[in-house]
Amino acid sequence: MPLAASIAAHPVAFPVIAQANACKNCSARPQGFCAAIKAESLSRFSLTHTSQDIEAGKTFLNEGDPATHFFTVTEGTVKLFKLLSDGRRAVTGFLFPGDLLGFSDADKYNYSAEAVTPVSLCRFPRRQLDRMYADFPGLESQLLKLVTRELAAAQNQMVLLGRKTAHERAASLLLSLIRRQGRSGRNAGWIELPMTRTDIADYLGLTTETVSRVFTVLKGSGCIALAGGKVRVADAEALADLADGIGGDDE
Amino acid sequence: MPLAASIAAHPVAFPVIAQANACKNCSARPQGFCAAIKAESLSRFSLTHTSQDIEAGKTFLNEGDPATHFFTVTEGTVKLFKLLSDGRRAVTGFLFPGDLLGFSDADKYNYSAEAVTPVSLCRFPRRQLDRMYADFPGLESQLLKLVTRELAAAQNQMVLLGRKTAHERAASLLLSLIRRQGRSGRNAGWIELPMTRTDIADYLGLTTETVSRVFTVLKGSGCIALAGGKVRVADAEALADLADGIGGDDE
DNA sequence: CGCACACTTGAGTAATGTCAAAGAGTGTGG
DNA sequence: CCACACTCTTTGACATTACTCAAGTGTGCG
Repeated sequence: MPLAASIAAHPVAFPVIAQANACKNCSARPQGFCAAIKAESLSRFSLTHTSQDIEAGKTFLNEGDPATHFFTVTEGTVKLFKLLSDGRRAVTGFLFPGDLLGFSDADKYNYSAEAVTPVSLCRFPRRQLDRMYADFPGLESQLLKLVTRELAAAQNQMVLLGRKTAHERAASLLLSLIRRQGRSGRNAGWIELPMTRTDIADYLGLTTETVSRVFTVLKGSGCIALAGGKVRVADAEALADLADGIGGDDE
Repeated sequence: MPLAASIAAHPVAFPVIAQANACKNCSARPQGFCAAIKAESLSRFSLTHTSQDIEAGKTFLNEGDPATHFFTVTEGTVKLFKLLSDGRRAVTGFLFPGDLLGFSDADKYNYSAEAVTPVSLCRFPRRQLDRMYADFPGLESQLLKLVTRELAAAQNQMVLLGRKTAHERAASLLLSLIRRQGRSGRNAGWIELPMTRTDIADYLGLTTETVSRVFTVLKGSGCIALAGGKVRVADAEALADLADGIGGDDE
């Protein structure tokens, strides 16, 4: 349960205090860049940001807009995307709790971001970044680590998009989702697949029809099972063989 | 002229002094992460690394090897690539003087690197990184900036690979090369194209044949001229229209 | 209950890949 | 200096993967 959401739902007399407890109980903290913050600094750190809830389907960050803030995801799934002028879309990543978002070198955002599910975010003003580095030792290093890791993931995705077949792409995505949701420890085998076929297609450089057909084949060969918004990977071995070098993940 | 090369060619009595001057005269310094080093710290900074010359065609860094060092390119062109188990190759980037190379979050390199032309590098031991952060303020920030910029470039490349046509991909690459070599101020209009069609194909997610055909078309329509290892962009306007949202560059 | 919307499935097409061969550029040794 | 060998590039003919267009089938929500 996102603490941020409960705060938003129950305004309190002393919001600063409420915020001061927010980080301490945040389930996403161990993953993200907040992991760099020592326990005794947590309440102080809580004051550096505000939390924010986004409803599913809402685009809350637009490519090209001034990059005034950056975010961490504390709850839900986010997709990042870029558009070509004729409307073609590329999804550059799916984000889950703990992931960083909107951190840019330039003064504009490099991508747009949309909530796939209801999402909770922590929102940091970029202007305070230098001060945060000074106030919280290890924060800049953690940021560097996360961005470097993201870059490595992006390079894996380039291999996927440039050289893998449709089947390999799908297998890679599924394995990547397992690995990432697995570390958050969900119920056995079944993992969430909150994004639409269109989102997946835009992420894998395919069409929805092709994604659907590939999933049907994987289902038929017993590699995976699909039900509702979930997938179960029945034969991870076979899937890994298909994916070659494991998934094009992000983060 | 790479100073590193001249040092290698002329061993001196006091190599430390020779190194101490190396950075001061380095033409790549303004671009790369060495740009963070103040003039008065330069000779001290020179001692943190060694220089190294690589002959064309040599793979000097292998994906999966222990990431003991990282590098900056001071002269020449490098390609980064990743392989699938059956030999399919994806080139994830071309590097030029000033670019960073081999910086990894994990303890292994994320890609292989090969010298496209004769290359000169500066080689930094990764173990000293924390000490370097302490000794040279601003270095970590510069690193973060560069990696963030690379990530943005990687995301552009994902759009290219996932959603652009062969013609658009080629146009994007050419524009990106212009922009990057332009800032180094070469002779008017003509830019170096040191990589082979195969390298380009592996970078654009195409085959050599397709790259060749696309170049022929672009030549025929008057957009570009090809001669020897060089290209001249005659109609940057038309090329930019084709590329949509400008190039899938790195860095 | 019925309208959206997402997903699946089918039939035909198009962009790009594959296979093959010829042309162009470059370096080597006679 | 030329002939040969090698690699890179271009071009052609054909094959194939994935896309496009088009129904049709769920599935959730008002």
